[in-house]
Amino acid sequence: MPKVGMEPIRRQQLIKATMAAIDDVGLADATVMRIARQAGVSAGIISHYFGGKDGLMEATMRQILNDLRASVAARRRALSSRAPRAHLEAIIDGNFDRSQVTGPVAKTWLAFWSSSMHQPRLQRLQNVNDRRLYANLSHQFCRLMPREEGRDAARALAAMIDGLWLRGALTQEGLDAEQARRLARDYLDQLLPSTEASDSRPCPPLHAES
Amino acid sequence: MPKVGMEPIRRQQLIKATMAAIDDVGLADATVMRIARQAGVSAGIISHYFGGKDGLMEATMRQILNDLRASVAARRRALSSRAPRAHLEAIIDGNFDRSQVTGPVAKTWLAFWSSSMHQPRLQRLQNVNDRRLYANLSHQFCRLMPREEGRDAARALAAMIDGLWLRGALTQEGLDAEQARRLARDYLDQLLPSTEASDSRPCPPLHAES
DNA sequence: ACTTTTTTATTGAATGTTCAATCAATAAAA
DNA sequence: TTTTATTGATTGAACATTCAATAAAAAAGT
Repeated sequence: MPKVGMEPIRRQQLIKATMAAIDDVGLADATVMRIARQAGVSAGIISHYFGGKDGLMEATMRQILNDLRASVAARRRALSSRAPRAHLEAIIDGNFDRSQVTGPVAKTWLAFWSSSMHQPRLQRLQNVNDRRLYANLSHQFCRLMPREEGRDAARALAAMIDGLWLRGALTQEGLDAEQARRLARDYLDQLLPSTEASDSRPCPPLHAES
Repeated sequence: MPKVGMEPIRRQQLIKATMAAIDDVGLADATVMRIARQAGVSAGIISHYFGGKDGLMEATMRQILNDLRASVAARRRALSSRAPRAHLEAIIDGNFDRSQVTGPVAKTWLAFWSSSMHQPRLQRLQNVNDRRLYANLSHQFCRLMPREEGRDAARALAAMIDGLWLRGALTQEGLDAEQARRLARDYLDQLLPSTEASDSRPCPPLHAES
């Protein structure tokens, strides 16, 4: 079977199989043999392409976080408005994007969050992602309110987004993306001064940077 | 050394040691030998008192959830007001109680949350706790607003509380309980109709049950 | 008061299992 | 014929659990 150029195909297969295995039996029981069987290949291939189990886990987490980042970035790029509210809504929607919310991804995300507390390489990835979410939110909020108030708003909205993920990952039915998005948007409505229009028409840019 | 009545003492020692071990090296590397060494006893004693590692893990999770429940219940019992806002504040404060927020407890809580997705006995404990938090919040909110609105408020506040825990568990410095409580209370202020006094003086009982 | 017996608590080496990683062998494609 | 891709049996380490042995304390007997 060996054709040339299998590496990217196998890597993708194995990353996907890793998420499926973690979704099925949890990180603790996601052995290399189970992952390999899920992907339809032999166990040895994992060390060949990822240098070992750790490498595969890191690659899997990296993919989830990259997908999340891309999902948010795409929605922000598509905005016709520079209004802070529009950006904040794009960040919320990106975080509850379809591709991010399927059962396997949500459970894998939580499993990695938990184990990143004691694995330096995973912790680094997690921190980069956390700080980006907070920084993005904080920057937009601070355009609309005093700095300290904006930071608190960012902390609170970040907590709510992660909390909705967390609670969604626990339920068997998986996260209700529609409901989560609605709850986060309602919260945003409460946070923002009501002086701004909330529909989707392009708004004139604001420059209220404190 | 053997005196009579060691069982409750050893059980407590081992549960505490389990949290310390999970705090140190994570659930995956919290072996029975490490936990036993941390507690200053031998490995065999764990099977003797808990029937095995699983039994110890379940007992540890049960203790964390019981402490949390007791912390909320105590604050609600101490209330002189029957006002929904007072109860909601008590629930928030109880969730960010000192005893719940120390590093070992927060990390252990998250580790169990993650592994409860695939261990039926832990999942049961988790569900009981989740439903209680939601039911308590929902009941109080529904006294102040229409039913569907109250349920959404409960879902959102529950997500924020868990999200603040989640983010607090990740940081090395541990959860900033003061800040978390403040953010959750600010959110509560935004959710509640401003017709009600927000200070701590006893308020006349409300009967706005929808 | 003092010995003996019974009960309770604890140890730690031995056991068997599970797992990740390795690598020589194999086979398809180039 | 050489290169690239893959296999799967083997190896060694780590682990939870077990259990016979030990020892302190308590109880019973003298």
